[in-house]
Amino acid sequence: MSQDGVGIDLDRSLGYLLKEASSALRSAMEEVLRPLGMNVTHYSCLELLAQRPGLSNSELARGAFVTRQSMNVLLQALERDGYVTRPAEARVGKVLPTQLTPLGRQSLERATAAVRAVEVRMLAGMTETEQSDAFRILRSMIHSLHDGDHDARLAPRPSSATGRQYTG
Amino acid sequence: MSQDGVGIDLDRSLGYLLKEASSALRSAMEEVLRPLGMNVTHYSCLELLAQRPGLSNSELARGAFVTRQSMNVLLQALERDGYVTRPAEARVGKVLPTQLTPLGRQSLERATAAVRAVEVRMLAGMTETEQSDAFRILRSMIHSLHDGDHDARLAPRPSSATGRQYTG
DNA sequence: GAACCTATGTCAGAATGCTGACATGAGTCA
DNA sequence: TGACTCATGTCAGCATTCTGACATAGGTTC
Repeated sequence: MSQDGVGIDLDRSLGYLLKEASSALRSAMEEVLRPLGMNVTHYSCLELLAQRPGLSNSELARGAFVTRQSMNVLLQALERDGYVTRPAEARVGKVLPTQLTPLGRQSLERATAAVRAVEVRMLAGMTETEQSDAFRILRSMIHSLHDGDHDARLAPRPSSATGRQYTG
Repeated sequence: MSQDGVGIDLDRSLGYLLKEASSALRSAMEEVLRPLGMNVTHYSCLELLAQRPGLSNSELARGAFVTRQSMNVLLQALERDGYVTRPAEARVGKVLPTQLTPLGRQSLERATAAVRAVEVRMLAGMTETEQSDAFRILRSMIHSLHDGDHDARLAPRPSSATGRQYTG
């Protein structure tokens, strides 16, 4: 189990544990979303639009932690199936603000309930203090990781940026 | 930003923050591993083998949080390129214990250094107490999520299981 | 031994997300 | 105005991972 000091001890690595937690959360979410015909990215997109109507494709991509190319494929499907609408032409620049349709809002409702249950389950057994500790600690990790980007720019960083949006 | 109480407030959701942190960590790792011709799963596989020589395909899959089918594809490539070896036939059952070759070990060394730097960067600014808090809290989340599996079995759960290994 | 269940390795096909690339619109600066 | 930079939307191709399915090995129970 433990090792000779050469590698990274996975049993003691916070990075590994973070990945494990995230994997468990994703599995749990996929499990409850599948019966609703959604995956996590799909749900994230709808939830983002419910809270911030008019987000653009690129903004949604950053919020869902995928590339804008991936989000574009998803948005085209959601638009085709009537869950969201986008203007045919941009009013300013190239940005196409996206809106949830009533159908999309209705679809989101059930998904939100399912996801909320998963999140409640995840937080079971944690005190208020632990939850706020978790919040602060995760924020610290994110901040530190972004700070050290090798190709860091001095440009203002959009909220919830991951760096991935620069790859496309 | 905030909303009317209907959805999940992403700005206050620990699940969303967990996903953001994991995404940031993955991005940072991919960034340093790409110049070495590796991705995160690739690296995880080698690191697991360094610490627990002789792991089977399925065990590696669980440890790297992918399906055994995905790990199988990766192992075939690693074997073809001379990073790992597997016996042609199983000595017992169908399990094929995998071993790192000297080439694989050498390849892993540089990757480990790169990944270690990322992890150190992630933990920058966190006290010892915060790190042990983070450890305990993440473990709690993982435990709670697994406990609530809808298709939970009473079978002994392998260490670091995610539930995903049951999908194939 | 037979029935049953679980786990494993593997093949095949599909879904999902990524990288690369291009054109375009807006802002900055000289 | 023109050059430059940056962000956006989008197309095309590729990489990775997943789901579904099958045969098989080991263990358990009767």
